[in-house]
Amino acid sequence: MTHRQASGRSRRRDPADVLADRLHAAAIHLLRRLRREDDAAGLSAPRLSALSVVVFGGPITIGALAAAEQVRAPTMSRLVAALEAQGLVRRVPDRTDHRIVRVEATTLGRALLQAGRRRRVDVLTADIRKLSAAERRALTAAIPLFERLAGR
Amino acid sequence: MTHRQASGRSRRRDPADVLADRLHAAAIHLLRRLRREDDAAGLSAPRLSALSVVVFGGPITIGALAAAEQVRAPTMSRLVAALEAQGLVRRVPDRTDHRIVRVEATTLGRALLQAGRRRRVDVLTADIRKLSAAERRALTAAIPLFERLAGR
DNA sequence: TGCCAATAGTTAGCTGCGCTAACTAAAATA
DNA sequence: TATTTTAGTTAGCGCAGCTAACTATTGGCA
Repeated sequence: MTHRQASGRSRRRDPADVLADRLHAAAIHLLRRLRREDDAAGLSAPRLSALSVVVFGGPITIGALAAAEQVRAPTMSRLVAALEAQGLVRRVPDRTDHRIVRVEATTLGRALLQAGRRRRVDVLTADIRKLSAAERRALTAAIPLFERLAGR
Repeated sequence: MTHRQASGRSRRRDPADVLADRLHAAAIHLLRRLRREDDAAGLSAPRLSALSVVVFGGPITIGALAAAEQVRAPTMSRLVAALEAQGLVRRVPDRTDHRIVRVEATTLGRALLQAGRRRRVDVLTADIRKLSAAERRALTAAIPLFERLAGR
């Protein structure tokens, strides 16, 4: 702080900084908007996200899942427990290394992922459809960058 | 489910849907990545975001603040209480309508907003600086769209 | 004028999700 | 064989969302 930059041309120092800031704010508001769509199904954002990794990332250990979701092991352990209680995933012990547990999706899990994601994302999809072709191109071009900034 | 679409042309039905999906996932991961940067300052994402609205949106009622942050009144009431306890905002009663309370930032609040945002967003800023000029242009072009999808 | 409905905000109490610390069990290693 | 390392769980904390129910004030209206 203190370099408040009294009157320079740009008032906010750095274009990259402005970009980061707006991205940050937009991400917060986007998720808050979507959060309300999914409570009906009992599939919160973290559960949906984890389930998605399990469905598409095959049987996966708790540790790897935690890393993929950028969360600590105990957090993922509890998320998996919740998903298991809902019948969406099952734990499969490793045959040779008995410390390891792999998580895989049940048929119900796969089904609910589609349904939950649909409900949650439909509102977004609808808005995206309203974009012009050029706008949609711009959004498409930026998504990989956005993903990279998100740390994958 | 089941319409896993064995071999059709597109495999995933709708381009807008794919876009929505990736945007959703990226937003989740972006925020999780950033969340870890701010705990040091005791300024969580929701507090930082609310404080930002107060700083830039002038004195504002709790209700308007809740609406701006897409949150219910009790949630915002508590967020404001926390910010007040930290000395970052103060409540100003309305002179004529005694039901209304307006929230405004303190000097400390303004200072901490800059510092907190800086810490939180710096990691993003650094990555954005690494982008090529073309990539940065693409990101810049997409931000307004992203904001629109976020509901403002 | 005096009552009642509407509005602004708070309090109480619940759930979920993030964390660290501390534990158990199994495997790898010295 | 004894020790260390690794995988995962349990316990317990704080924060942030919500609804329901409450207080206080305002505004309308009979």
